[in-house]
Amino acid sequence: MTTTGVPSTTPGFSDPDSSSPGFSGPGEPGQLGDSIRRSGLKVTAPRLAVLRALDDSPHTSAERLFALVRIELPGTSLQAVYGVLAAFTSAGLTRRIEPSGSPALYERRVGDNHHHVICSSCAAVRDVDCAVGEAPCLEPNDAAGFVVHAAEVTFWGLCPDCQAATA
Amino acid sequence: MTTTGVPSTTPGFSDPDSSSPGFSGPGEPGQLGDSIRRSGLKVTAPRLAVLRALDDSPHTSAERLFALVRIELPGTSLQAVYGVLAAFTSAGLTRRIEPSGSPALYERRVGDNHHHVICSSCAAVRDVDCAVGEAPCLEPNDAAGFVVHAAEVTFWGLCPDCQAATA
DNA sequence: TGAATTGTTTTGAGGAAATCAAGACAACTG
DNA sequence: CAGTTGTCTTGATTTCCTCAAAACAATTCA
Repeated sequence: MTTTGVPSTTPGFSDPDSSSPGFSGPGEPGQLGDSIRRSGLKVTAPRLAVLRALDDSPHTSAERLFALVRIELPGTSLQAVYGVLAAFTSAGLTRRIEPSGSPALYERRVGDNHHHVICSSCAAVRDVDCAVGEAPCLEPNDAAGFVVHAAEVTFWGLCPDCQAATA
Repeated sequence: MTTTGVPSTTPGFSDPDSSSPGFSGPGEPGQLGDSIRRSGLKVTAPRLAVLRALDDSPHTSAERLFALVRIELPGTSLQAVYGVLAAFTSAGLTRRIEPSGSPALYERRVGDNHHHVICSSCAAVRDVDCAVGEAPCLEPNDAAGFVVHAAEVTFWGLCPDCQAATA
């Protein structure tokens, strides 16, 4: 029951927490539980399930996470997933991105300034460590007097699969 | 799957014209009407009104454009505005951006690869001609095998007014 | 260990943004 | 000026997300 047979498209990133798949009750140790506790949040089954699903499938919508979570935790409500994600995101445990034309996606990779490349055809998402220099675009020539504190870069293109399908 | 929100690469950006405020009927000449006709679209009162409103207020939502249009054209429906914007955007006459936490915004400035800086506090939007080199970030080191054809950059910060209000 | 406290989840309603569909209507063509 | 084609109006619908109240569970403290 470690893996749920989820259509995973997991790229390189993963937490060095591979085991402890089941929820063994309150006081649950394990690295997932610890990271939740460390953020000042209570450890619950829905939260562990969402975090585990996000490890398997980064860049995933609330609705899809809901479907994944329900496989192992059928009683979970969609609103619970939204609640978990809101709590995680405001605690800095997850990051939320909102690509054009897509519902919000969530990822566990936080705290580094990475960006995303999205397939215009199939909406696949991959992480991109931004290229030029160290923080490209973070210093626009003329920001109209704004004090800039973040830059968000989204690349649009064709993923390898869709390139092959087109050719 | 649509490609909604992907930055348009359509050339043909026409300079804003401030004159010809009224709609004088079919066959309406004027620069606004011309640019609509040149895009292969019929010239109608709602379309002229939307285009004019976008000249006055760039980076504006459909709902707000609806309010603006209704001032001079009270019979116009919200769906008409959505229709006009969809037609304009797919014809390359306008560009649609979707900042996180905001409804879609539309602008007439198309065909150049410019970006945006948005105030985290008041949501004000300004154009930014991206800085480093000519097309920064357009060549990520490792795009996971994607063929990248567009890069979208959003800067987040504090606008001059909100800086003053904070100080 | 067991009750108190606090935070989380469930349940149900609701709202904002955008889309779809059918018929009425207006702009361009010849 | 009539025909053709595309646009607009009207109304319903979908998707994504939030709010609120009450049931409930995780942690804390006696």
